[in-house]
Amino acid sequence: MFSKACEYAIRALLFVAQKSKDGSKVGIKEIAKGIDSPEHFIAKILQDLSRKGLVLSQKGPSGGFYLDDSTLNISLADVVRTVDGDSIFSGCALGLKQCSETKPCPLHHEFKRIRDDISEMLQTAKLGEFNALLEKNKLFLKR
Amino acid sequence: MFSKACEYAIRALLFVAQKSKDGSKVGIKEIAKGIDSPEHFIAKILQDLSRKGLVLSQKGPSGGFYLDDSTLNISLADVVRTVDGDSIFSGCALGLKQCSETKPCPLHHEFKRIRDDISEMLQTAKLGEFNALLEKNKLFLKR
DNA sequence: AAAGAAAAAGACAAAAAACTCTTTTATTTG
DNA sequence: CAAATAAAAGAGTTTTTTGTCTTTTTCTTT
Ligand code: FES
Ligand code: FES
Repeated sequence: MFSKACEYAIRALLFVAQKSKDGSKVGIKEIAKGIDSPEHFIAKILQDLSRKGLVLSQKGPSGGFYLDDSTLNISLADVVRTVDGDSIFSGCALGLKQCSETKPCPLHHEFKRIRDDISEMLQTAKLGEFNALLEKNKLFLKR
Repeated sequence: MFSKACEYAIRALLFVAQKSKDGSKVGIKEIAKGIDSPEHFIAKILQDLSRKGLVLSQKGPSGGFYLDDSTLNISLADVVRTVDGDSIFSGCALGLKQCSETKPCPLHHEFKRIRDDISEMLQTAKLGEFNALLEKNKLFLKR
């Protein structure tokens, strides 16, 4: 469904979101532990997301990654699009070069609905909205 | 969503299904052209599917791949499971080692519905059921 | 200003996926 | 039987994805 990089990205940002609640910043090592991902790999991914403005960062002592009110409102759809491109939002289920109504693949009509459901799920979900449930251990980012 | 191998597999089997309607067999080259896929790659994939009984084959002149009444009734779910395993049917959207109700990831509750929709779509779709629409050019397997 | 901390950058390495090429084996047909 | 045909098998290659390691830059704190 998503690439590994994208899965890590989402989990990392949700982790950062949670920790950012009280304005504090999180280091790479803590993030990697918190979401059970390879440290250097998630570092790369976050560098990318940082360059593209989906997460904020600060170097030096007491630095780290964090989100502000604006970035806490970013949708998972934005994250997915940034990391994986928009194939999941508009690509053909059977790999035709381009999904189209006029030359549909055998799964097109059924798949369209599913794809739209995925889009809506991702568009609706915002980085900041899971903090409470994560805090209460009703939701998990690893294992 | 699916691996390239799996996309090709589905398209190839639907192509073979269509051509098998009147009991004839299709060679690899015709299949590759018919679904616009790398010839040797789809050959490998079909060898696999053949070994596992999802498609029938015959060597020698006038040989090729074909489906009989029994295999025409195989579901796309079977094909996907054979090629890609069952991660799409039961895996976690965010890559947790195991999707579970008791330790759900943030997307779990929404994603479960989507995953089930996908399962149903694939379980319902049988290899033989698209022949008529493919014949009439209402459905396509390439471009 | 100096030291230390932490992200950024860059260069590799390993593994998996996608794709290619060659040889072998089985089957049909003349 | 001989020749031709077509899948099966096996052994690569290339590309992409995933993951690691080292160095550099920037910032904070003392
Ligand atoms: S053409 Fe395949 S999903 Fe639309
Ligand atoms: S735990 Fe992630 S989808 Fe079920």
